[in-house]
Amino acid sequence: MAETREQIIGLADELIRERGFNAFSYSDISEPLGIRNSAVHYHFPTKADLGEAVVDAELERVAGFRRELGGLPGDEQLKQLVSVFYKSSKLRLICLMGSLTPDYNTFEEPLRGKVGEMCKEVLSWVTEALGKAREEGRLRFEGEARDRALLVISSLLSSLLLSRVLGKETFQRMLDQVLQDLGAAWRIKDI
Amino acid sequence: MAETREQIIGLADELIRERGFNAFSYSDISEPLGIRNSAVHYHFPTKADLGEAVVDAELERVAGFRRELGGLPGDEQLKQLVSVFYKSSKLRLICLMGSLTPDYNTFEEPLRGKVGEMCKEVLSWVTEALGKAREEGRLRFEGEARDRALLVISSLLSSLLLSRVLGKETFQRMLDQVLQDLGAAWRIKDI
DNA sequence: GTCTATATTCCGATAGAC
DNA sequence: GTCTATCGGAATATAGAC
Repeated sequence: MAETREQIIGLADELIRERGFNAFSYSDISEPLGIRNSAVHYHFPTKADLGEAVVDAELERVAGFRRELGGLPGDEQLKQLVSVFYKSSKLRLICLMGSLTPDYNTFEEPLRGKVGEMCKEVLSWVTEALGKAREEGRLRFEGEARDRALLVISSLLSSLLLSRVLGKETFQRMLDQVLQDLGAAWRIKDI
Repeated sequence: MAETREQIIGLADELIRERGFNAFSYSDISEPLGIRNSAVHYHFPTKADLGEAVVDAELERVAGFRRELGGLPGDEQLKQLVSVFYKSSKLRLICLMGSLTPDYNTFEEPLRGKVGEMCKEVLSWVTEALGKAREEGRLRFEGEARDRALLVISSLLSSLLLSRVLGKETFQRMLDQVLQDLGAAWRIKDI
């Protein structure tokens, strides 16, 4: 099936976010899908190839969000992004940035470059959304939009990591504080 | 040597923060130290035992900081903590929280518990320092000190992760913004 | 595209001598 | 405490049949 390829990518994405890139194996992919090790290698000759495909899929998702949501007020765009992370927190999955950047030094090109692209693309989106929201008077913050975006992304990324250890409620406590600081009109409960 | 044990712990700490717990091997430890695989196993029968020892050492370092710095103003305690992270950023090493929480699901007890202790201990310290600093009128922020501490830790942790991908200067940009938000009297350049 | 079968390498871990 | 030697297993990856 051509669909097998997509199933592999989806499962790899989940495994990376549950246990980390270096902690899952080809059998973690093949067994649940009822196929063999070698069938996975047919689609993705090396593990790095599979990693690249997972990151590419994320890049496409982000591009899709920007296309779909670009017309919304900046804080509404942020709301959608926070919503994605909120769902992850409930599943106890971390995000690809939080999973792949710690392992960055174990990767080679071109996977490293792909991880960099992904982070820059998310940063670009959040920077744009925050800048727009401030212009619209819907959010308020000091400093450059890019620096604020780094801190917002930081909170989203870390809240998933810390929620694992400190408890699920950590996500809401952290994000509600961020939203209060930004003067947002909504909170996690409104998502 | 009784010193060998400490050298192993120190090297393991560095490897965990450079490449991640699941990406280093016993030979990464034994070769640089000029000993054999089995000598490492003598000191730490399993890899999880070694992980626990690394986290225990970190717990002692944090306890030491709290003992030594407890009398200082809250923002001065924060300055010392930020200084530790600043040095890591220059070495392109992440922190143990940023390295071990993504791998948390691959650990078993008692390593999981140790990682939890470590995060809670850091959180307790930062909460105390921020609360004290606000009472002293040396920092200002909204909300509970614990929630603010979560965001400060988040910024420190994430800045090391993102610096790898976006460049070393990311640390300074993020932390200076955090310090401005807190109304701190100092910046990264003052460290 | 998926299979069987296997090559290769590496890893964590242990036994027993010194 | 460290060594030599080795075990058992798992991991990534490939060759060739179907």
